[in-house]
Amino acid sequence: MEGVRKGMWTPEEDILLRKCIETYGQGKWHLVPLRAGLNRCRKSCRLRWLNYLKPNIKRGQFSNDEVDLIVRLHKLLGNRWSLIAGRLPGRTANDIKNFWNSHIEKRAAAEAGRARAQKSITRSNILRPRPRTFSSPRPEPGLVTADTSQSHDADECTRWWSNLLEIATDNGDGETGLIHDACNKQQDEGDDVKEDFADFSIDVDIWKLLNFGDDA
DNA sequence: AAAAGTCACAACCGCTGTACA
DNA sequence: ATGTACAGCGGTTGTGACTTT
Repeated sequence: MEGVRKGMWTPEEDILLRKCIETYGQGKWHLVPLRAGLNRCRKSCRLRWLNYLKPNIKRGQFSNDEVDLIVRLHKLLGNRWSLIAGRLPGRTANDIKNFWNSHIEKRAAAEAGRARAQKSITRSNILRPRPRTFSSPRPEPGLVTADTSQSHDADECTRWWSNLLEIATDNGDGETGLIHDACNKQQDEGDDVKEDFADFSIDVDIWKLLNFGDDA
């Protein structure tokens, strides 16, 4: 489209977009500018809805628990902001990404600097995200449907999670794995991590993997 | 009071994966 | 098998508010 509007959204545009989504529902983003009568590209509309207009979006400061969870999930998943956001109800991937870039990254860098002074980094203590190489269809953690007919995919997904947890657990310096950290911490606080992760819809028994099942 | 610097957030861009013809 | 359209994601940039000098 020639000459689509860019920049900040006006309240009028927000109203038009909201009305359009209320009428037609989410999806078919390429039709949204036309339906809403907005001179915006579909990406802009989608982003505006997902990051700002969507109901139940939580705004304001991140709580300590949320920060803690973000740090742990980032260690586990890397910059997979949408996956991390999926574990934080009401928070958007963009919010988390911005928060990470402006707060946590700096803190992490400072801490890393201190840590570097204490011990050297070796190949074995670097936690790297694994490349996403799955057989088709890809069993994306957190997004895979609970279709038990796909036993092959389930196996592969299980292996994927096992790998991930292995990495996260064994960081080479004898520290407890972060998942166990999370469990222990939350159990101490009488909280229920399990509920936190309850909407993981994957076909592996993640609770077994995480040792929640047998009250580790 | 004003300029400069910093921060937080919103939005854009480019890329990848998927579905379908 | 290939090309195209679309959705979605992460990296990056822009902008306004706030703070410091």
